Amino acid sequence: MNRRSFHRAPEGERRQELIEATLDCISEFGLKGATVRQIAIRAGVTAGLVRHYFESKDQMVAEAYRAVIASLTEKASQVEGDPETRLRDFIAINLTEPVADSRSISLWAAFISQVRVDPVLSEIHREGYLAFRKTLQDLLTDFLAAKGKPADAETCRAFAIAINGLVDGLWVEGCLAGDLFREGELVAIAMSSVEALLGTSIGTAKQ
Amino acid sequence: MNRRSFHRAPEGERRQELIEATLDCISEFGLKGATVRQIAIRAGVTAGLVRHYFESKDQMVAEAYRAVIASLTEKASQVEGDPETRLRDFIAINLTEPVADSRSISLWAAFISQVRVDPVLSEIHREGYLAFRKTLQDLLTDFLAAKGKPADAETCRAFAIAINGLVDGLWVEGCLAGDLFREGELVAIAMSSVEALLGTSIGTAKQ
DNA sequence: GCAGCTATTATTCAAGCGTATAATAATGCG
DNA sequence: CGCATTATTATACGCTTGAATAATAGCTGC
Repeated sequence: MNRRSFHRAPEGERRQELIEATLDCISEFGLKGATVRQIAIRAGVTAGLVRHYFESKDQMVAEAYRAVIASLTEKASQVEGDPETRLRDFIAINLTEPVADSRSISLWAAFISQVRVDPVLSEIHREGYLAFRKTLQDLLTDFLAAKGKPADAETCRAFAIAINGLVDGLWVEGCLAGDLFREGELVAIAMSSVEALLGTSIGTAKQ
Repeated sequence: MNRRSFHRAPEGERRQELIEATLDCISEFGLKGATVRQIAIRAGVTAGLVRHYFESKDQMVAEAYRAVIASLTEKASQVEGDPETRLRDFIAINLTEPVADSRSISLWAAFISQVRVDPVLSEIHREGYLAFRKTLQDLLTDFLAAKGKPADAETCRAFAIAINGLVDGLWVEGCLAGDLFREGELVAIAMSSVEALLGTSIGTAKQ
């Protein structure tokens, strides 16, 4: 009765693999299909190892949620260039892969459905949401100022709420039924909608 | 060892109670917390009864999802009056209770997270989404025509996608963090955003 | 190249899951 | 009223779950 051979993963790596495997399982099988055993199989280890890296399965799932939020907000906050370019890129990034795909929304929805149940996840969500909206609001403040438009806090807040809603809503539509839209259609609709909302060109006419 | 007394529910009623109890449990405990036993307790019956009304738990859950979709779309499609009023009501209804509350989004998210996993739920979702967007697109067609604006199919399609995104996105924001907004703020933002998008007043100036 | 440390495997456990079955209480009908 | 029907309860079954434990394989420092 020989024991399986294995190798010891370097510092922190196994932990990351387990989190990634957790997300894979949640997106493929749903939260209730993401069992400790299934996750372990996906990560190529045995189930017992989970408890060596995490206090409980719930804690691992919470950390996995942090990773999702991070990946959804991270890319959008790395935009560079002048305010107009940054605004355009912000919109485009959020409505094209890899941010906009069915895996992302499966994960997002799975966690959102638990926000009411689990206060820990609720807190993680709120932080992520506020950070995302702040990024957008700062971006809009810069943009409006550059265009010589009123950019007071209250105005920018309202625009940020509206555009955040618009982008999120289109993101959901695209993730869930991308095949119902033509290539680039959602991004184009988002761009012209934002122009209408702000009453300003954002430089998409040339395309 | 006496058996519990009970009463026989009238035609179809118990079935409805079980579906309602299923939704209660999903919104409160999440999909994996909505066990047959928990649902039965909520409905005030014993677990075995579930299989008397449904072929399986999965089938009961699928029917519960149909009920959610119906309640989300039903109210919004019952708007009446002239096109302008109907558009305004459509927006307001979707962004105020009972459509916009934390229970609704918990349910919506729980099912959305399963769309990738379960083809049955996927089909139910797609039907619901298309019906909802069609309602909105028809409404916009009427509205634009009444305003003497171009109302060709392609234009209305794009507007319907954008406004659907906007309303859905604001709905999500409001459901998840209603306390971050002032009373009526989301509706007000939605109204002025739609006016900006369509380039037309929708009669909210008087407020 | 071996001794000690610990990351990993293997096994076990009680609890909870969805479902199946049999007994029984409530109802409707003659 | 008494009997047939069936909605409902009660109990049991096999399986999966997250977690606890003990054994061990792979590294690291000496």
